[in-house]
Amino acid sequence: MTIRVRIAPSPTGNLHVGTARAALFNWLYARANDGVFIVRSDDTDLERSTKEYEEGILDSLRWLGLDWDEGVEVGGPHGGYRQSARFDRYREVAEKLVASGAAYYDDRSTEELEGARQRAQKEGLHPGHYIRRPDSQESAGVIRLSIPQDAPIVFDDLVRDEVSFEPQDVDDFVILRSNGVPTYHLASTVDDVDYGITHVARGEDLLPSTPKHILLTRAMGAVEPTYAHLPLLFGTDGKKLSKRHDATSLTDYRDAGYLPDAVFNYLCLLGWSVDGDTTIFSRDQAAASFDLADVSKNPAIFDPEKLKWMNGEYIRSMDPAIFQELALPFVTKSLGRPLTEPEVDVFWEISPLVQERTKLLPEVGDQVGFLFSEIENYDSASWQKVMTKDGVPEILAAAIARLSGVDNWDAGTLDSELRALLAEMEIGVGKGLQPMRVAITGSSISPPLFESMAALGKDRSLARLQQARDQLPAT
RNA sequence: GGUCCCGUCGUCCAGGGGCCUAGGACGCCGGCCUUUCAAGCCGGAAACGCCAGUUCGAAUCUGGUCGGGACUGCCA
Repeated sequence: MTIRVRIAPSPTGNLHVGTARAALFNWLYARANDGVFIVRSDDTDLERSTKEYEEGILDSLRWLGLDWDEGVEVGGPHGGYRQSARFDRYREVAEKLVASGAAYYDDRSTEELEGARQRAQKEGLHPGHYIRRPDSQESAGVIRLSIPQDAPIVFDDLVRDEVSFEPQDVDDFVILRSNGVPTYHLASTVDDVDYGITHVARGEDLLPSTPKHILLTRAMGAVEPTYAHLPLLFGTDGKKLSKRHDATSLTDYRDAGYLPDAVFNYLCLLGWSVDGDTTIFSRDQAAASFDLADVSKNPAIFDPEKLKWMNGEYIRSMDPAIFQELALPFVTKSLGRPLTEPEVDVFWEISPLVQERTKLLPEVGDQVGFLFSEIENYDSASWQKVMTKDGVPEILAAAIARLSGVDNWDAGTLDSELRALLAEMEIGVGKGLQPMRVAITGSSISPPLFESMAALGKDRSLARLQQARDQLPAT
């Protein structure tokens, strides 16, 4: 039997990291088992769903490196894979269920139901008890599924093992609203049946809805899929990932300069691992050993620090040419203008050194900014720490004098010239070079000095040494 | 309140009766390297929630307890 799995985002916002991880696990499971991965759009909420969100979500999925065999935009044997186009089908199912006696119309008011609920609670009855088939029935109102009370609902969850619910704890839930619009439970279940979904891997928040979905599926005369309820993702505060405190959408991470490979790798680690030792791995490696049954049961806290570290790992192991291509837009952004042709060459020259010390792409702009714009303000902490020391004016003046005569303006020559100079002056290399670094780059933290000067060029380097010298008191 | 789920370093993951004086990763601390910052290398602190029980032996099995979470809509 071919494994068929799906991810069914609602296009009411950007792709949430929790949904992204669920998508990733489904994709992995399909790829690990030569299965079919389906993307469908759960857009039953006509008010909040938009085409833009749908496109954004699909873009995010593709950005993550996921591809789908059937679904929205790629098509397949089941049409467009959008729930909004299938309302007739859902209504048809709901009415069939009424005809077969598995479901019923209910036109009681919410107040009426609320009163029943409170009375039931007072009597210590199970919450599910308060909503049951009324005696008199009109073909109006909502349609509810009637929960058979004869046996517990038991299922083998791939990650939770055996889970069971008592029927009296499940209420007769609404499947079709009074306005004819299906609820999530109906639409999702009908789609899973119609599309031949074999495994449903989704967030643990849906575990309490699972008995409803199973009963609905059985009422339709079908066999329920195998379920796998994934542990939830929390923010660093130990609470559910919230838009208020955390970056929750994948686009946030893309814009912040994270690499899709790193995000993919990191998300895999939240609830799963290749083995006890491997931390960095590719999509293929993950797909080769992935199994839903190996997913952990406990919720995971999303740790941005570790993601950042991992992003640095991926940046460092990246082909330098690709790094430049990816980093360039961030340089442009931080500079506020595009680089000129010669400037791009300069960037090329320095970029391997920047690559080693970058964790997030936008940092590149800060690191190379000194090459493309003049220094107007020195980093104040750096100036304070380095430039106010005794002997700094002399060091700068001596460096200017010495370097004026240098013709081969490359890192190697600068290295030997400046070391020789500092030796003559009997000044430590560390102490002597730092003032020049601040003069050249504006900060005590920068790419390597000699390479930076080489990239800047002789005239501009000397001018900057002079500029800094001029801001220091004369001696 | 009710139903259900979960409980190994601060965090993620490994370990599923003896191989555990509990392993790896991030972070943290210290050192080396070094022109700064990173990176790299070396080292360190750091956890089986608690109580019983089963057993020759429990992080691993059972019960209880405590803690955390999800759900409890004509949202999805």
